[in-house]
Amino acid sequence: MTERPTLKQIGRIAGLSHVAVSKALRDAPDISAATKERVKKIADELGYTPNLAARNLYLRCTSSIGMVVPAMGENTAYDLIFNEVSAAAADLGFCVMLGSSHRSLQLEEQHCRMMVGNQVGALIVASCTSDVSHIKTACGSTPVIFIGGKTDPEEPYAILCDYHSSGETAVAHLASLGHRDIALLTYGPENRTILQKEEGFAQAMERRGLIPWILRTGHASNTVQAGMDAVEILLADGPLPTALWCASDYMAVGAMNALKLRGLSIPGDISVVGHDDLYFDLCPDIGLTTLHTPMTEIGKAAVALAMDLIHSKEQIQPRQVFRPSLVVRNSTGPVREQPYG
Amino acid sequence: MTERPTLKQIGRIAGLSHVAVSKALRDAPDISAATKERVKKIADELGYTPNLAARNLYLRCTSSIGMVVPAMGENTAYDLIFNEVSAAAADLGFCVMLGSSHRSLQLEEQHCRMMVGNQVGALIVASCTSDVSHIKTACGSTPVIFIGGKTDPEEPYAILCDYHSSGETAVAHLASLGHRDIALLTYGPENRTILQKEEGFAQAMERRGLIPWILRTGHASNTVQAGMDAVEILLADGPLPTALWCASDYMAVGAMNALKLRGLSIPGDISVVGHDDLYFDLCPDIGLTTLHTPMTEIGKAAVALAMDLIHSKEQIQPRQVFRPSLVVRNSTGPVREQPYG
DNA sequence: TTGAAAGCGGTACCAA
DNA sequence: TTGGTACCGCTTTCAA
Repeated sequence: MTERPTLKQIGRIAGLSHVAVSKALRDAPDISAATKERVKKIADELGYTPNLAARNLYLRCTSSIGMVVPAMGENTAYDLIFNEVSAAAADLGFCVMLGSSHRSLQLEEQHCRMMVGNQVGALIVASCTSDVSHIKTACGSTPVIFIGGKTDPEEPYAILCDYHSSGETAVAHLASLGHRDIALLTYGPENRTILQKEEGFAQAMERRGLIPWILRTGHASNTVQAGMDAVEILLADGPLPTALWCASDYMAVGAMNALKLRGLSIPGDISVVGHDDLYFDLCPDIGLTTLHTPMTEIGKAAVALAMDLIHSKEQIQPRQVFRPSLVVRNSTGPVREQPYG
Repeated sequence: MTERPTLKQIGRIAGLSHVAVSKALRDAPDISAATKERVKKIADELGYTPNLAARNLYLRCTSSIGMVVPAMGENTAYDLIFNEVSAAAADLGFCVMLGSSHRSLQLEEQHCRMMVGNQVGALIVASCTSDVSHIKTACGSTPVIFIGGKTDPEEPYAILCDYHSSGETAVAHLASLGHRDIALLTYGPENRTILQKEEGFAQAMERRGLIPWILRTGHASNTVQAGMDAVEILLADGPLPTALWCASDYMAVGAMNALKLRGLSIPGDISVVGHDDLYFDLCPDIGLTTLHTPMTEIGKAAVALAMDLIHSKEQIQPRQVFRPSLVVRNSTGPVREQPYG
């Protein structure tokens, strides 16, 4: 590492002790204005920055938090959450250490260990599994806030999303447009997020006396292809529903692609609702009606909770749950009189 | 911050000095095997992790690097680069501090300052401007490696991408398919990346005796909409070219959308080449032929350079330039005999 | 108004 | 084989 100026060096130049310099730079009341000015000028010229590692060591505090995610980008939305986390943390003078686990338990654990070693005050972790015992071991007494779809809602600290409510919201919107034949397209294998959506959907349908229609593709992940395949299966199976709710925007884009290739118009022939509100800018000619996941709020809440834990506040809200909200665009409309079949 | 076990605490339990404990945990040759085992067991039970801040302070070394980008996601591709940086750094036992500047010079500078204060050994910065004096001031003697489209190629340390070569590659591919009327669709305002693509394109065309045809939309950024608008302008202007090279995959997707809405087929009626190779999975029914930007290599190279700088190697390769490579998919084909008009 | 001493958690050096 | 001492850069306390 390259050498950086220290208090002692400034003191040597100013003819003062490093203590006096420290005080001067922090505007202590017991240093003369003249000295302060002189010291600050020298510090400026040398480009002095305090060594926070040393300060934190003495003060037994920290100025960084950690965040570990399966991957940035790649349809995960953690990039968007991170942007918020970064902003909120910077606002409080905190740096964020970030690690991509590449969906490996070992890397996940290694990142946690390294960050704890590097004195992060708290960790925000989106694990790639539900069993997070390896993470807890790695973090020891450093508090961990869990986010992401695999999170056990019973975790002591967690920022969650209520995908159960998404089902009710989506069905309510479509039902208000007169739809009764509504299918939910999801992907597998099952996980907490998908199950919540399916359950919320089924309950919302049944509450209205409608028959829940759920099609889960074998696709392991959230892709456009999964949406296209789901529609192909639907078409092969018989009469189409009049509306689709897709478990993700990616699937919705794929479903719309497939429907349009068959000459169906959206929302004229069939309505489509997505989930996440991530990528609607990719289909500006469509304008996907979708459920907006509040990434901004999630990021902010995670940082706020981290700060409460770091400062060991008395009143801590250890878990927070956000609900996706409906964003109506142009992919949903009134039910067509004569359904396709 | 919560309390974490220290060498001294372990020593108290083991009836040893903290010095002996330190040695035992690091397998020093002058500690008896029995003592080592005993100490390690206690450390394990307490969940001891060394305080790297303290170690680094004494050893005058570091175990983290910094990275500052305009934003994660949002079509920037920095998410993909970060994934590589994270992996390469973790491999060497380094943490990565990441900051989103949200395209603000002030935040950019603040992140650099905070990271330098937190003792990162080097910084990888994708600035949102070409004038990076504020960053250099903030970083002082900490080395900065610049990446991203705004980077001045004369920067002492930089990982660059040769977009000039992209023009030659794109034109060579299209010319080999018989295309002579080729238009480049770019967006503005002009920046180094765009200028390089335009220049490379123009030279490649002229070298083949073809007339360069460049359409730069007023759009400020890289969006699907920019591609759609560009095609509209083209259509309004008169006969279409037989092939399009788009400055980004997003624009290419937009251009293809607009062309298909007009009933044109790709590549039957018109060939389209993109740039970046980011999002082709969004159009699985098309398969965009594009120029692959080697994000993986860029991330790895940036970390490698950071390490060389941290360890002040004698032999340093201060600048590295990568060339995008052609990925042929299904959006390009032989020129159509009778061009549209 | 200034500075000497102590200590944060760790490691190197040298004496016991 | 073990531990005392000093020191990394910083801040707090207390004495000058």
